[in-house]
Amino acid sequence: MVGERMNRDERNAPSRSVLDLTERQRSVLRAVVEDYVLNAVPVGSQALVDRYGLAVSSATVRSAMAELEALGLLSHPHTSAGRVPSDLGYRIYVESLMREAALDRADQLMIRHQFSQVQLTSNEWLRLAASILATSTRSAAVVTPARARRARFGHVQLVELADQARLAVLVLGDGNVVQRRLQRGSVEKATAGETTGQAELDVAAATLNAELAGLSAPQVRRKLPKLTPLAAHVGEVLAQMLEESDSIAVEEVFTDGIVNVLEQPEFAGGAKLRGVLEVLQRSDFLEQLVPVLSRRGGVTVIIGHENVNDAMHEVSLVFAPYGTSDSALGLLGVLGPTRMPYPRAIPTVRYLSTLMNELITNHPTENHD
Amino acid sequence: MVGERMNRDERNAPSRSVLDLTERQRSVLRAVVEDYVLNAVPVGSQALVDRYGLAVSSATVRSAMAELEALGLLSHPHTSAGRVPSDLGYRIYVESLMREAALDRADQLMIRHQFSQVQLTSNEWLRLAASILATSTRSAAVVTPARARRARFGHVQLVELADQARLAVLVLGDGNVVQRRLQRGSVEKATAGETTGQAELDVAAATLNAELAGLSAPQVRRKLPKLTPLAAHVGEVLAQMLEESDSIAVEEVFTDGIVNVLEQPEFAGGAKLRGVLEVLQRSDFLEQLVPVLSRRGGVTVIIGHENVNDAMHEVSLVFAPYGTSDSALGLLGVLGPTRMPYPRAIPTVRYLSTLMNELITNHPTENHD
DNA sequence: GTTAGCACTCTCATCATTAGAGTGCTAACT
DNA sequence: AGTTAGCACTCTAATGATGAGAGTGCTAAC
Repeated sequence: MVGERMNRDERNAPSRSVLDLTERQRSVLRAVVEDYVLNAVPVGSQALVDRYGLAVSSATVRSAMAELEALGLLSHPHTSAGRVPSDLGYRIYVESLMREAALDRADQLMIRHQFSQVQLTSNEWLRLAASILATSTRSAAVVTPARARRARFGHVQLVELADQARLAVLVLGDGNVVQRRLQRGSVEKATAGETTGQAELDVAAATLNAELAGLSAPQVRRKLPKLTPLAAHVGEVLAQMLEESDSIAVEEVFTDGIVNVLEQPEFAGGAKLRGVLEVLQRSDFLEQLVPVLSRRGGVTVIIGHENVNDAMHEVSLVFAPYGTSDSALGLLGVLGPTRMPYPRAIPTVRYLSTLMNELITNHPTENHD
Repeated sequence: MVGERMNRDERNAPSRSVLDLTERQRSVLRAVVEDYVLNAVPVGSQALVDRYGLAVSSATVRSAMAELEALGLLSHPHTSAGRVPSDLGYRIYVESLMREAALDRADQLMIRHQFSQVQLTSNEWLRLAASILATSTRSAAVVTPARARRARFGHVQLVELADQARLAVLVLGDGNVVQRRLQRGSVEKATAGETTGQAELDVAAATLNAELAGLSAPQVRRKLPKLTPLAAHVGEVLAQMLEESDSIAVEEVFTDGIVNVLEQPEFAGGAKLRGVLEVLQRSDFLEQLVPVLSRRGGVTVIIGHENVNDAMHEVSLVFAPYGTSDSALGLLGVLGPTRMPYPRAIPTVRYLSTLMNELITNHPTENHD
């Protein structure tokens, strides 16, 4: 009776008791997590004693497990099954049990080497980063381009194409490039029907480059009335492009290794992942993550139900921002089952984030040609 | 005995006999394919009579099925199971049995409407096309950008970024834009250490634009010796960029709806799809498809083992080229199990290919703002 | 505090059995 | 000659019984 009451008390305030686990509880929890991550099978007391050098008997481990379960760190699929870590269990593990090592020197070199073999375009970098993350952690990887939080005008070029269409190519202050076709006829409409060829476009571009350098979308808008009709018309389009660049465009997010997750037993069939992928691709999910990650800095781990988004309750995210917070900011990380190899994923994400940092600020990659 | 011998003869020359199926055989094959596509369950003679208005008994259907099996159009998972179409069976179905309708007027309008709501950037178009294909056919969709088979120089712009890095933005003859960072220090090396600012870059760009307009990569290379060191250095990079644009870059291929395929019973678990996705993403698979598709024109269907690539033996492709063959050429289509809703997929792919054609040549999309 | 011992619970693999779906063949029918 | 009913036969898939094994929780002894 008394024992029962105590259990209940502990359950009501788990976060308190969790801080002062006994050394035994700590090593049992660690072993359970690591074994379950490896084998995806609920782990029992005997197996634990066998596989990890716990110098105690299975009965002792059992009682420790029972305590951990009362604390909400482990759970029980059914009476005669082994234990499985709860989200909170993983959290404790990540927070204070995991032996996290920096990435092997060899791994680091291998990754750097791969980057050195690739062309100096940021898209290639992103794709490669996603690919490396995915294969190295056996999870799904997500990498967004580094974008300034507030896009600024850099340089514009207006080109007349063969078929009378016009193209505006806008280089942003952070070096990213966006393009947009100008609607057929709209230019003529803006200039009251005057013919506009490449010459006129060049003049307009020169004006815009002189007037708008370094400005953000609203500032560009304020300048427009002072310009010629043609320049003003194009300027409006440019302002729109700047605005759109302030948010992450879905079509520029690189993902890789989704199959890795699909092959995990907990996602067999694929139906469970559908919601996850939809959230990832269609919504502003990643965008909401940017401020959170950049505020915290370094690697952020979000485990199962810790994620506010319902669809993400059965997966964990290990993400980090990259880029300088005052100019360009991007996101990279991995997504996998809560049963994720955190000690591998975290250093990998961390290393790749610092590497991408290097690449976008100074790009010391050698080009062998 | 005689009957047995006849069967064997027919088996040796199936492609011959296949052309003159009896009307009964034709409608049985059609019904088997359509039922199997719908239910993913081997279909028996009785079920066929029940569900489709065949004015004959199940015994008659059985004998027709046996004939079709002898011809290699149907197969038998085991003795007491129903029939399943073979790759060849699907081929006959697609070739001459399927009642293929053009896309509903309503569907067409719906699709057009979606395109009209999207910004005038080709990336958005591609993403949208993939999304529409995927949801409308419940298969995986693949869309590549339209690229000239032989990229030509259009217009170059050289920009000095804040952090001393330089960016080359190259507009191709077909209106596509590619960019590349210039390696730090390489410019200085090329000009023997002279300082080069935006002014020098502008001069070089003007030279290049004047000298290289309309040229292909090898032609550009031939011009280089006549240029200043700076322009020649940049020109070499531009030539490389032109060469790379001649092939489809993996990072620009848009896919969507992979989950659709994963939810199909034949791919439960995801392991089977791994090879397929790898082929799709890492190799030059799509690129090899371009000439094939553009030669044939219109929609091409590749069913199971018809695909030369081993990994693709359990899937079907329904693809079409788009773009004008002499300027820019792209690819779009769907990938799914051989048990694919061809009568839906084919018109959808066809319609989207003509629509993308329209969009890239003249882009009549209205912009509501 | 730790452990051996033990009763108990639950899963999972195995096996036999059975119902049912579907076939192929033959003989009768039109 | 083509079609059909009838029927024996085959194979799958579902069902249920059984037993081994894994794992637990508890208790009493160390």
